[in-house]
Amino acid sequence: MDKIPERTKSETKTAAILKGAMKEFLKNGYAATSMDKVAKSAGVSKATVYSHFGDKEKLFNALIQDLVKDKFQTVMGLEQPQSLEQDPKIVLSAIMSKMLDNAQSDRSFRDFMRIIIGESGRFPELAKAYVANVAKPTIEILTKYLKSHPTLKLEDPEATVRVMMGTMVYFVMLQEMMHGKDVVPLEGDRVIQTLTDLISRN
Amino acid sequence: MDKIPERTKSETKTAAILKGAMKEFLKNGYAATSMDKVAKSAGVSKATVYSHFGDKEKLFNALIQDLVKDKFQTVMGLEQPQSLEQDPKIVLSAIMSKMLDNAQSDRSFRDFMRIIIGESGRFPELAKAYVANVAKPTIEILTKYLKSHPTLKLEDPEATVRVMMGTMVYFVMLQEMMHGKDVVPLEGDRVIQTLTDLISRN
DNA sequence: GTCTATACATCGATAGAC
DNA sequence: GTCTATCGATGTATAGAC
Repeated sequence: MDKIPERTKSETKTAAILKGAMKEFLKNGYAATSMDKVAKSAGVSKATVYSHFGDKEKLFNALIQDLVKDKFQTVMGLEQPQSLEQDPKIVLSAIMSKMLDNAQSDRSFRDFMRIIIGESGRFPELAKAYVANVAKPTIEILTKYLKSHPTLKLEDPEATVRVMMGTMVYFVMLQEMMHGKDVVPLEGDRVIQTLTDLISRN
Repeated sequence: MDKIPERTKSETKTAAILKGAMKEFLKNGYAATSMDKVAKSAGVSKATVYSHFGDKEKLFNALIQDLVKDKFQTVMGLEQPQSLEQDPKIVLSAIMSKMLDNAQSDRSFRDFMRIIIGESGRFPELAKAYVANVAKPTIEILTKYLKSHPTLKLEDPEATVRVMMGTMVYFVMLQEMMHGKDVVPLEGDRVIQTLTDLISRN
């Protein structure tokens, strides 16, 4: 019996559809992406897309949940226990530099953030999934670090983490996503430096 | 001659169309909003919408530019010369509390931010208009205050303003727009307090 | 399971009467 | 200027052959 090849074949199509859906949804958004575009981009017929995912909304949900899972893996991969002996200035600015590099080099990451925010009104469950599986773990990892470090005596580590993340997210959003680079130029290093100094009190 | 009544009538229709367009575009986004919806919501025929604005893209551009102009007025209204004698802690936390209240009470403001970000890939000029006419003036007003205050000795006021705005924007975005209130609850006052302490160094 | 062909609704945009 | 009626294109979704 060739049940295994059949299943493998099917999973290959599923993956191809998700790949095509990712390309199109991230590029055009939900409403402007047609199932024809997805099918074409995936190299399958439209009927195959429907037989695998039911309808457009289910496909979109499946794709975003997939991407959220992917970002979760990325976040968890960064939880190498931060050395508590190192100067927090160095550790913090290294973390934020990495965040910045990622966001600036990965165009599909910015498209992903755009769609999560842009569709958060019509797809609240997807935004919640992002918060629960990406933002929350990131916040917790950073909070744990700020709390456990011996020389950092912060009054409110949880709130301080929001300051850190907000600063970085807003910077990327304004400069890169909203094309503010030319209108309100600013060096990312200055923001990181300022934030680090504020938190570790020079 | 009744030229004036005619023009008035025409301007009334234009305003009605923009009002209907605002309601529909903010609710559904660009692609999911049909010209039929706009016409119905405005109480006019579809042909009238086209005769006033040419096509869908021009209507969307006109509407967003209108809203940007409106937010610009709001920002400029807040430029009452901040007293330099008052404790910056009080001034800063008052400013941020006001920002927070606005964002939390005004639902259409959050819809506006959502659409600016969500469409910033396909309508970069609109995002740029927002940055130039809303974000930039806000940044400049706050920078001017931080620079001119006698007891605040900040190394980099421009970058510090980004920290402030990023913190507030990210907080509203995560808690309200992305429905994080239940998943990652946090009191807004704690964030404001923390930020104020960091900047004015307790 | 996957395809082609197609049903049926809705889209953006316009013609023509008034 | 504003309307009704309608065009052709395109949308989601499915039927039926293989």
